[in-house]
Amino acid sequence: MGPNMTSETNNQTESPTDPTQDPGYESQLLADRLAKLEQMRDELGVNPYGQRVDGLEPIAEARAKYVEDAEGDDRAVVQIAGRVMLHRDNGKLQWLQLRDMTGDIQIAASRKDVQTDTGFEIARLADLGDLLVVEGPVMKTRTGEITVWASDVNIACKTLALPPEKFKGLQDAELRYRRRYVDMYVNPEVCATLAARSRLISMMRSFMNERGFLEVETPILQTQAGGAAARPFLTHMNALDLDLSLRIAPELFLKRLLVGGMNRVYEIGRNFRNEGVDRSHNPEFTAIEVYEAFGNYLTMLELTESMLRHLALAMAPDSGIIEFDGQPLNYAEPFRQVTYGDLFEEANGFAMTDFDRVRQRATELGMTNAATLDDWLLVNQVWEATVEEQLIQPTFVMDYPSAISPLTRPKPDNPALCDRWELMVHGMELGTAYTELNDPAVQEAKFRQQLKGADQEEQTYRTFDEDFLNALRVGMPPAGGLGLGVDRIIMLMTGSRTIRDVIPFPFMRPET
RNA sequence: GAUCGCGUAGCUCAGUCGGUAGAGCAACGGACUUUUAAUCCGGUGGUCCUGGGUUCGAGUCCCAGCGCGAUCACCA
Repeated sequence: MGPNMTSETNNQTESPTDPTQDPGYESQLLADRLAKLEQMRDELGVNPYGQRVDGLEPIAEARAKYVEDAEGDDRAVVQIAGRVMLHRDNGKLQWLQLRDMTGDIQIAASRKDVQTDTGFEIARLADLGDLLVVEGPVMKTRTGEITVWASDVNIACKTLALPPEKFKGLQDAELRYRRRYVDMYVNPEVCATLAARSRLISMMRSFMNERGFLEVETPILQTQAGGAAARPFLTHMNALDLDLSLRIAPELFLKRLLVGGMNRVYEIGRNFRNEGVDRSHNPEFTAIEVYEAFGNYLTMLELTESMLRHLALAMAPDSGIIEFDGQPLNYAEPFRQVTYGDLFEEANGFAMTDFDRVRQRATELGMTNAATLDDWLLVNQVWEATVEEQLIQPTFVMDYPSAISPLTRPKPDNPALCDRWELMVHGMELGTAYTELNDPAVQEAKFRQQLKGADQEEQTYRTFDEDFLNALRVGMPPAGGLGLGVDRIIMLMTGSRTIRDVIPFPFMRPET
């Protein structure tokens, strides 16, 4: 096609990316593709945006249908659809490589062997990134490549975009996350990870359901966001002229369900926290919270360990060992259980209750608030600096200090500690579980204490949930409660080093 | 929010001491019926992130801003 045709095509186009509005190079490339699209319509009478196709099979299954040494009618005939990854125009013989989510396969379209009038021409005009439907027998070329020798080729959708570099693909991290739909087909491991996420979450649901837990959904729009210490996102309801928050945790509603008599509940859903973004934090993240009446933090421990082992054995059936960042993590062996205090002493050489030495150690570690901070908060700061990143294999850190666990029941024999654990894997906090507080008087005192300690800014998002206290006065059974970061579990199970890789559309600043 | 690094063609990347903007792939025209990142021939393609400054001259040096990444902080 010559320049005349190109300009004609331009004049017919009224899309927002109309090349006539911007005669740059990029729109020239777009114009070339639009011209090809019109050529399909005008010269071949083919709709470049396709139609319904029945009887398609995944490319991986089509490959599996290859029969060694089969000739002629003995060859399996398949019908597949996929995106064009490579195109080698050899004149009267067109070589294409098609990809779908299950894999790649080579296509050969020979002018002599394609049975339809338009099939060969469609193959000849194919651009990288087009979606094609191909039918034909599965055979092997003389170099041993499994190939569909096309009897028919149809266009399912013409691409107007320029595909990334065909060998190195899409590398730029920003572009990969902003144009995830390109990243997904160019880098097959992206789809594989997201598919694994889907399967893993499905397994978590089955696991919980089989244990007799009911899946529930509680409000995301809340008049006050409670259940965790975090800043919420604020929004507004016009109809009622009401300021609302997006939930930071479902905890207080799930406990209300315990009060009402649903003794085993869980929720898998999104929480929203108005905080920073890094490789293990997205502002909206998926968590699973579980409440079990007449359980405690130890029943939650057993449940958590069993569930993670179940998931790991699904990913690595032989060993239950999954590598993360170069280190094999073993989920098959019983997880280590060690107290918070023992870990502190192990790392620092003295007891965490020796507050003078804690303060001294904090100063050595260069903590600028070492002189003024509350004793237990300082203990926790030193703990996080000296212990946390050493916990590589799955480890339950038991018996947290009560002072840093505001919603937890203190241990009867040692009120400074409480029935709470945190699960650490590869230095990452995977979640926490409590023996839940069900004494309304103690809960009320803890709410007040939290408000008292909060500064001006924190005051605006710390909650005093009167209705929740009413619920506790009605009476909540003793219970174990659990919260786990689902995205982080998926990271560990799929070996993804950043949370963004396990979220289909991770948060990005808007493009300027 | 803080510090450091990065930002060059659609994509992947070079660009020396401050002296005319480069390659590969893609895209475009042509040849080819067993190719494997096909090959061969021909001709294209740039807001060097944005805005200032220094200079005879800035992709390059300086300042500010934007975006991304890493580390830290907050948090899970």
